[in-house]
Amino acid sequence: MKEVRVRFAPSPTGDLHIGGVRTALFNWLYAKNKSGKFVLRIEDTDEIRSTKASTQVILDAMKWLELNWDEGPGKELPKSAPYYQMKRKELGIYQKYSDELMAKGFAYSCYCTPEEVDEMRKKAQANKLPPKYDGRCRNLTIEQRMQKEKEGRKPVIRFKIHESDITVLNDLIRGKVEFDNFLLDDFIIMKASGIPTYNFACVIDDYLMEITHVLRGDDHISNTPRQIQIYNALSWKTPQFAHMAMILGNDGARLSKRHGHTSVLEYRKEGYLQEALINYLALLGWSTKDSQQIFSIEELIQKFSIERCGSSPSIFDPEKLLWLNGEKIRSKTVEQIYELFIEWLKYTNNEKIIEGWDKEFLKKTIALEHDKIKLLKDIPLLVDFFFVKDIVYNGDAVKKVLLSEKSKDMSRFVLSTSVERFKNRQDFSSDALEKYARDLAVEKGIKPGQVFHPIRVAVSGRTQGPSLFHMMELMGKDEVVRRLSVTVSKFFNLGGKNV
RNA sequence: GCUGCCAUCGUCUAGCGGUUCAGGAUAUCGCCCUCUCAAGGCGGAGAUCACGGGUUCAAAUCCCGUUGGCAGCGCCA
Repeated sequence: MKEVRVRFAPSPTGDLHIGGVRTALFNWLYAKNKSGKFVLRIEDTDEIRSTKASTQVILDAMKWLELNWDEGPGKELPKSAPYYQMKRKELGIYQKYSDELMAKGFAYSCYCTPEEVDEMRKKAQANKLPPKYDGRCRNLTIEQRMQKEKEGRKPVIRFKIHESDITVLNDLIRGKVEFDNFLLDDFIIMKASGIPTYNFACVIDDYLMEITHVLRGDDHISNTPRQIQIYNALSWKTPQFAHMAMILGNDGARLSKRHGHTSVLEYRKEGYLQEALINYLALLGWSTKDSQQIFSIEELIQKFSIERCGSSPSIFDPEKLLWLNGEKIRSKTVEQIYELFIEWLKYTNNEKIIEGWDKEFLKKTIALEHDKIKLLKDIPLLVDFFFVKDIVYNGDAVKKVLLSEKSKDMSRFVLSTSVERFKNRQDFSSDALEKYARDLAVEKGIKPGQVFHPIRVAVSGRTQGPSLFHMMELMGKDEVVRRLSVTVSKFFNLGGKNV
């Protein structure tokens, strides 16, 4: 059996967005599943919008996502390199096939200006006909051509479309789709600049790179009949096509800025894990029989198949992605999370956040907050109070737990008593501390919570946080006593006044 | 306007003629656990399977039409 070869062919005209990643992912999964090859090809034939920066972003994003390509930029194989279309253009690759089509009578020079073509389309549309180029340059005589050239017109090359019959596409996802050739017009394959257009370059390269399966978004489905006609004209066998349904925003419109992040790298900045994004995207447009939700990358590779790709569009749901990210983080060891966190700090230039923080201590605090972490960027927010000298007291927490009429006397008592009793304590283990707190409650005839809560606020400045006694054990006796004393003097001992 | 694609809980989806008064996930609500917040466990609500016709003993599942959404119709990709 022939080796499966698939490709991801982005154009470097902007950031790599969610839809693009999904296309790349499905191709990659398919290649891996079939032990085939995944090719990355940069379609930079848009001379105005293509940028180097954008190419770099795509490469970086692919690397971050670990969607590694077998062939592509940095992994050139003599047979199909180079992988940038503009470089291929330099080599005359497209020109060669354009000439061949011309020689065979499948293409011709067209001297019409964009304005003239626009005019034709408008006219056609006004008559409720499909907006097409009318083919007026199809049969120009040599003299007519010379005349046009003399006028200074630079020709484009148009492909002579088969106007009768239908073109049949046997799509792996959608089944048989038929297109009426009458609706197609003689489209441009080579621009006046000598640069090939998408529909042409794409076919030439897919053929030359021996792509066996073209898996792409269904926004390309109407391009397919044109491409099929080129394959036929060149007597080439077409690859298998599979058009996946698109990913839309929550209002059903095409995914754009107003639906949240548009670039994948934004998700990286937020602290999403590569595997969470991959897992989530795999769920959009593909499913298993048992509707499994959580997959490891390995599992995805093993279970992926084109047959189980759906044909209806899906809406991107940031909430589910967030859940999945938390799920992935929970499944990691503290050591792994720590590594990921450090990586994230570097990537976002936030290393100063943990300046002076003890690494091992940081890991222990992460362990305490492990199942609360949804994004890597949450980590500092969750554990920073362990590291600062002067903790920030949350206003509501102070008001409610320390200073409310109902609780202030008891809080003052609990805190000042604890300062004294802790000073001479030997055993500062969480179990012992919990016993201490419960005993104190019994001693005073109050509820355990009336002891726990003020201590929590005094030691962390907040009402929410890790398990209290584990947190105190980790801080250690000296620091707990210090924080307790600071709190007492700050809120209860200022000239006898409650601030 | 023309053409194509699509149509099951808010969202992602299972379902490929009967075993489904439609299953899972997320979100939401409630209960339990509990020192707080999470996590976890349990449970609830949530889908006249877009609508209308057929086919069939039997349809979410097959066919046709309607409506709606999306996409394409560039010297963009």
